[in-house]
Amino acid sequence: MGTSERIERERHAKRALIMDAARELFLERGYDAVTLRQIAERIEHSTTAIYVHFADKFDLFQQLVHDDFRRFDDALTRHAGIADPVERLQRIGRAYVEFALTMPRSYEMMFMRPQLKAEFEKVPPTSGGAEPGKAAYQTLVATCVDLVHQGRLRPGLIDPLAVAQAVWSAVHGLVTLQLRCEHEPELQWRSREEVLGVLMTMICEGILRPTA
Amino acid sequence: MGTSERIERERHAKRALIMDAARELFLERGYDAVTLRQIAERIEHSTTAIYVHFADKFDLFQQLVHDDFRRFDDALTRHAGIADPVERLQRIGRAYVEFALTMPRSYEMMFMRPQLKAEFEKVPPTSGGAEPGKAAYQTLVATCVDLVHQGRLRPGLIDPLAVAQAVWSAVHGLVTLQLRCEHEPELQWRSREEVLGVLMTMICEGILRPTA
DNA sequence: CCTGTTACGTAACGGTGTTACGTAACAGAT
DNA sequence: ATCTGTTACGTAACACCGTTACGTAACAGG
Repeated sequence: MGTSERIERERHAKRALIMDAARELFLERGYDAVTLRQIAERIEHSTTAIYVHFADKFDLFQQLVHDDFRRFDDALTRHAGIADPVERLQRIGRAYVEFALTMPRSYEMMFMRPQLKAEFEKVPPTSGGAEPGKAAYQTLVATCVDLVHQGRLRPGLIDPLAVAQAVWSAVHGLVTLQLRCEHEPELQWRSREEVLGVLMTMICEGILRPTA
Repeated sequence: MGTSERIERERHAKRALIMDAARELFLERGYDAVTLRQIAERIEHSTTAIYVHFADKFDLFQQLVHDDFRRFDDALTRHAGIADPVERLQRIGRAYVEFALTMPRSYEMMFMRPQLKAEFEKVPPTSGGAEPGKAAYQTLVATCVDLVHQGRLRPGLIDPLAVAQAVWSAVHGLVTLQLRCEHEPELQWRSREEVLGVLMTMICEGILRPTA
């Protein structure tokens, strides 16, 4: 009989119910400002119900971040098939920025938290085993490997990992500062397109061997 | 009689006592993990004593960050006198990275917090009026203005502010990712010198007009 | 019908930031 | 010398937080 499957389905549905409410609140107010009682009230349960499905508040939060990382992976690995590594790098970079700026609170959750301490218990949610975010990183690294192998980089740049990490740094810095500064009038922060344009120029002219 | 001055001096001393204890604890454990009762106990007072000198926990924290910003300003404006804007930019960049990596928790407090909401009440601590961090930013902007005026940048780069913001983004991204990733074995993060070297190459080759 | 498990509500615990209130110290005025 | 207003600060409380001990009702499997 399919009753155990139904139970499993209901359990999963309730878990999703909690996560949806939690996501909405976390995105709207940030981690610290959200209360388990708020989440519970929104779904008309007691806080105890949350503890049935999650170990604690941080665990619940982590599951949400985990999902965001999967979407993030999807958004970047989508361009992994582009043959020309230069164009691929540019596409990945722009996809990265677009993801971060269209889902800013998700990006904050993922990359702008004070150090997340231990997080080795992430195997259960994804059966695949590969942890989230890794695929996006591998796509970037692979692109830099191609750039090196095809001799597209300036003579001094021979370590694909160092190049990948420098590029990632630049793009990550762009979005984090953009999110924090774009509405501070005293800084006269330039538009997303302007700063991104300069940064992309900087990255490409900076690491690519001149072709002329 | 100098008694009112003595009172002022004592008041300032007690304020400093609180801030020293708080700084130590915040740097050691981070904002959320520190308790007003812990701070109070360390200096053998009750929590009420803290409220005599600071509006609330966040205000106390903010004063500390404010001081860090002054040191930050000092560290960067020190190189403002260098004549050659290219060398000046490099020195500023390296000073930025050194500050961030030698005082990582301070840097976290300053630039890696989830949005700090309203912070318009900062006039009292500094009599000067100019808010902290502004001097460092102005130094960077002025350097980019010089680069543009001296025709040292690539043809497309004509907006000094956009260039300054892109450069800041790159360096900020470097230190934040470095702080978060350098001890994650799976990423195979490269050493500070390696990634910084690639990034500095990227910045200089990326924005400077080729001299050959 | 029994029995073990599971989901979940009630009520509590210890700890948090914050504050109402009382008090003791004390500078300045009378 | 006494009064008075202000200031610093301790005590004890408040409301709220994450978390948990405990009870219970539902219910699948035997």
